[in-house]
Amino acid sequence: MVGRPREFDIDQALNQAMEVFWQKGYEATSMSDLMNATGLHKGSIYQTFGSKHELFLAALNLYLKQMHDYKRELLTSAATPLDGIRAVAHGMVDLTDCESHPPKGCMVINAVVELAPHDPEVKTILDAHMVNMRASLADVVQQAQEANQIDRSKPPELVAMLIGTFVAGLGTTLKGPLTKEEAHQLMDEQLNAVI
Amino acid sequence: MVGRPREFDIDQALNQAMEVFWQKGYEATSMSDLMNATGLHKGSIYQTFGSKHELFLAALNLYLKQMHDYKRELLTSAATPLDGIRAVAHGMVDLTDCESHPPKGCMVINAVVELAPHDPEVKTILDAHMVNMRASLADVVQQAQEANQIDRSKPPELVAMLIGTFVAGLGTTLKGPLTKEEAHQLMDEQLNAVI
DNA sequence: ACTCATCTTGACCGATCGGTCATAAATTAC
DNA sequence: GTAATTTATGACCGATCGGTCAAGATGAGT
Repeated sequence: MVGRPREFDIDQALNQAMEVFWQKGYEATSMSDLMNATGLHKGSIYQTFGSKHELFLAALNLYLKQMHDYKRELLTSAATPLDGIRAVAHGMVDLTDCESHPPKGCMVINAVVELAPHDPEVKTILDAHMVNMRASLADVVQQAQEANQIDRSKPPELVAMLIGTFVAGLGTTLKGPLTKEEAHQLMDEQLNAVI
Repeated sequence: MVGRPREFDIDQALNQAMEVFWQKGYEATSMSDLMNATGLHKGSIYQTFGSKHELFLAALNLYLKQMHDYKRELLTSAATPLDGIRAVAHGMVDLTDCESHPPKGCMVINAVVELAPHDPEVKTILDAHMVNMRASLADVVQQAQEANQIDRSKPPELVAMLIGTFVAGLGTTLKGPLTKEEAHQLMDEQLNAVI
């Protein structure tokens, strides 16, 4: 590569930008917030990522990729389909931050609520992600049904929606006075109720 | 009252401001948005409501009051405790707007996600509201249990949390591709699962 | 050593942000 | 009619917004 070498790590900067967007949301995050978080000069950010909006999309996609990879890891390392259901459900709760101060919650939920209605690009990305997550969950639910590990009376897609919607609810409830331990207990109760 | 009479209706202006905050959130709503929505001059808004933040608090409290009144009406007109549970659960779904373009969702969920972590006043108000809603729901769940209308194995507070968390989840899920009818079907399934 | 491509930096841009204020207009009290 | 009080209005405020750009710095290729 010819020219002056870049003095920072793009992935590291993107991770730091993601943290800020995750914590503060899109509108409330200013360029100077992003400069402070990444340690980069404004010009470097624009040169590398194009705009605040493109940087947000990149940060969101990074978050989604981490979520996706984590989910796959949980599913592949689960001994049985039922374990897979439990692992994914509780894993999604674990990805929801409620221990930072202030709590960051789940970046997907945050983005759905703040941006999806007004930002077509974000909405497209998030809709696809939700469909994908539900499909993965429905898959493993179907496997658990076929293995006679759980009740077979509900369609797998319905069970996936019941669990997914509950996870989304925890993503907002965890911004109030609810500990992660209580959230996991609630998740257990929800799983016992729907499968 | 001495002096020039006010030329607008405060309640009407507050309702219009509430609509804008509900639709766009706090940060994305500018004073000029509020001026357009209310038809008021900037000075009148400040004279009447004090600041953008105070106006938001007033709008949020108005929303909470409408929610509270609606919930009470549903509960008092329900024939049985079980009907009350169903009415409140589905009523909360009905209050979630998914038919406007763009959908506004539930202002409580929107405010929890966007503001609660960073705005102590908003968090205090919303925490109290969530506690209140869960307590009302737990009350009627307990009544339904005592009337032997529903399963008595779960503590009423737990059932209220399972339903309330699911409602919160629908509040975000309804910003994606989900119709109100589907949301009510899901709510029915959730109720069948937990009670 | 010199060119060229790239990155870094700070100055700078117009627009918009939330908010203030002096003045004009409208009403009641006297 | 006039004084007192309140509201309505537009001009104005400093700060910050997201974004641009030219100049300097730093390397690789020749």
